[in-house]
Amino acid sequence: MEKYYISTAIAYASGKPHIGNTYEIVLADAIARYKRNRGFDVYFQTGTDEHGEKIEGKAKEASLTPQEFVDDKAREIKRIWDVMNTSYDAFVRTTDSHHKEVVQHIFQKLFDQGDIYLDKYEGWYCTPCESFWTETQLLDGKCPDCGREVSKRSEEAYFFKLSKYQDKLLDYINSHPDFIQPESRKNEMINNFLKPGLQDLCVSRTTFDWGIRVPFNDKHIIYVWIDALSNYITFPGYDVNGGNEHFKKYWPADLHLIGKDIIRFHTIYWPIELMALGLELPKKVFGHPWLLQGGDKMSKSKGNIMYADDLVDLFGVDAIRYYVLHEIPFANDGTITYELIMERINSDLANVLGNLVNRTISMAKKYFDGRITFTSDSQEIDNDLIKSVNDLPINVDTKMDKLEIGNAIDEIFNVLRKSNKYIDDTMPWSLAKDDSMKSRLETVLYNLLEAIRVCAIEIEPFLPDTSKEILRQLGTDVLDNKYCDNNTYEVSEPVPIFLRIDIQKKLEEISNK
RNA sequence: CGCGGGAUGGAGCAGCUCGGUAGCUCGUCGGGCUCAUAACCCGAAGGUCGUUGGUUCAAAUCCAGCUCCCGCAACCA
Repeated sequence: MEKYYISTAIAYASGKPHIGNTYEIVLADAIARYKRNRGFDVYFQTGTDEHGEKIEGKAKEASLTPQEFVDDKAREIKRIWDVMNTSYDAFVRTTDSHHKEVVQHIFQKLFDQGDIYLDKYEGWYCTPCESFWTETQLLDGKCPDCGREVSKRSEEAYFFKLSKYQDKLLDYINSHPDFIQPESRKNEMINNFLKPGLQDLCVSRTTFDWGIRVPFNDKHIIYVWIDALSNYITFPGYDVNGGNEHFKKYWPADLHLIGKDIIRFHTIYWPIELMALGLELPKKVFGHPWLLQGGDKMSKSKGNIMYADDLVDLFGVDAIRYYVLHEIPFANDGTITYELIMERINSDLANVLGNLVNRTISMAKKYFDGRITFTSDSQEIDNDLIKSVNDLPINVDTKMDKLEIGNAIDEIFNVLRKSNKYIDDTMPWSLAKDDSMKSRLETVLYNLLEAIRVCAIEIEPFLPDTSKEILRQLGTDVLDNKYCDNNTYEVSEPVPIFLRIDIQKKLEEISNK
């Protein structure tokens, strides 16, 4: 069985993730489920990044030890991932002892082979803000935060020789055109970093304690680049001697799914670390766009944050999965508002999907007491529907291969729409009035049930609960994703899957909360 | 002249590689149907395709300039 290793970025365990952050795990889940359904042996890894100065500070504010603090945050993040019904195989945490040990070994190895060296980190320091700035970050030579004078400071730090590998990396990127997605991101990396030449990367800190120590110099903490990025190999089973069977089976990763804000780390620092370790590079890194609330980035200061668990309470998990998966384009940022969520639920989930299932099952129940078997009283018009059904999986494949999730979902909805039209064209209620049309009526309903069944199977990666519920109501457990002519349906009572929402009323409800 | 992406009916997008009646989803309006969740099906209105100029018999699509928006511009996770 072909393997497929997909990862999300590990979430920084400093606070509760909002719906924009949560989008990534849902997206990864949809891809992972899709691959499993297509017969791949999937390993799907997610987790939390738990070290660093910011967490150390936040823990102190909360009067907790950093470990207590991240235990709490990791629990919260995992809970939200579970609320979203995501099917990860491993939830990893960088405070894990095996991870810490392997990261130290990696650091040692890179040091021993001369890729990491000790030097001085120089920067501009703003004493009141307690922060370092680079030359280019300064505004008119002053602190960009507070506008005060800055002074030149230097501290001892370990550096990673990125420059040594830059040509090799550039070659790799050029010879693997799909490595960085979308393409505009690739251009940014090449033009902004690789072409001008890479600066060596500072990979240790002495300004805080909460992290993994440099094994041979305990004044230094291994910085996030080596610590967090290495999660993609340490948890699957890597060690500096090559790693276990699990690691050898799944590495290299097929897809690193990350936010567009951390593309640089994943397409420059991380591949170079892998090159230095003599490991293969991931096959693809996709920097997905963001979800904007209205037109704005979600932030605490704007007070416009939406959380996944609140949205699920309001609308249900599949409705929210549907919204984020369908509405966020491949390359551009998506928008989320309560109104838009409800418009989508009403027009797509309730009207097109829910109502189709409901009206079809109702007729099966009403005209045949729920029992429908294949009958061959077919007409030309049926072929068109059947062809759409049989073409669906391959059409979904085409979109999924390009990571165009929203378009893949559209393919399914096109078949659902076509099925609604098929009902109007064949007018089963009219056939039901004529006893001589009984077998024709059964054929029509059978075709509809098959169309719905295949759509339910194809929609599982995106709406897993809904898929299950549709198949339950249809009374079938046949999972062939093509039109079959040997099924028997014993449908159950029709229960609406998605109810229409009174948008005005719901908005008032929300604002009264 | 730092690099890159974008500007298409009320909203969100496709079309641009290989020029030739501007397409999809939602929304609005009208009609049909009654199996169904005031749903479903059909039809209509609505766009000088950011702007200026060029190439061409013909440009959303090719070329040049301009305007606006967005991303990136390295040690912040």
